[in-house]
Amino acid sequence: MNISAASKAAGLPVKTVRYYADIGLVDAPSRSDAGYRTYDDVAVAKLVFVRRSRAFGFGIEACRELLSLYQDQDRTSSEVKRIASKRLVEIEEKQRELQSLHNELAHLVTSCRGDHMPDCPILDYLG
Amino acid sequence: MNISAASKAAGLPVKTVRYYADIGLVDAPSRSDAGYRTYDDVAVAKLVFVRRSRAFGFGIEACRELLSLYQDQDRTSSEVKRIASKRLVEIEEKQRELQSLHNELAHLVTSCRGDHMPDCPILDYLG
DNA sequence: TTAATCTCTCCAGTAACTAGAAGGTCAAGG
DNA sequence: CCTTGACCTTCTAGTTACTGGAGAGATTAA
Repeated sequence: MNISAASKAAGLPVKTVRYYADIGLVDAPSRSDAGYRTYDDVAVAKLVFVRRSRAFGFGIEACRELLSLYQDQDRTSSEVKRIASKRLVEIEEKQRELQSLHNELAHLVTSCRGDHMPDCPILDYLG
Repeated sequence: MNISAASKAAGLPVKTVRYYADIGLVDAPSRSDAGYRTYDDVAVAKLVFVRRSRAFGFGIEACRELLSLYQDQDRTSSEVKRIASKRLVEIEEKQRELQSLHNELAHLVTSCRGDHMPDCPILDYLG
């Protein structure tokens, strides 16, 4: 499999596939005589794993740990759970933050008449 | 006022105050004989305006527009409301995204026993 | 053969700062 | 007067996770 086939199979852009190997998140692929990267199903599976992890918002370093645990027969599920719980807390933190922003901004937007006059509670609040 | 006094008054790091002038978000401050930046209350008020706008998650370009409207006597509140509504939609989009992530991840975390065994539904899901 | 499509590497840019280095300035204390 | 420490300056580079593009080589189909 060349890189474009692997990228389609993994659901990631070609550039991203190269990038993940550049930073050592996944193994550097073997090369053809011409220097083309070649991928097998195992390599693609790891890329998919990373894509799904990233979709949960895990950072690259967390993906590195997760991928490492994934391939480690001697792992414990508590290690995985710790990483995932950490991410869950981050998500909850972000949710609270957004909720508070939403409340305030929605209130301001509602109270702004949005007409041709310059008076605006949004600007009043910011200034 | 030198930059550190202005930064305290505005509630922004010194580096950020310099940065905002560098990118032209706020006016370049006047300079003392020694080349020190000097700020007055008007300049600080604009910095505060930007800080509050940024706290709502408005990007630098949106802050630029808002600040410009703030200083424009001939503005209409509809212009302001349009920008704020756009941000509100972004926030709501992000909220939905986080909610969906949270649902999925919370479910996985709950179903993971988190013990010394390698079996883990989180890794099963990612792989 | 030729044109289209891959692929390669390397450099630069994104958002919004932040850190740090090297060096000039200012105010207070001795 | 001198020094010390806090402050200020500019400049470069790093952060996160990619993304875009240039220039050049490889492969494939017609």
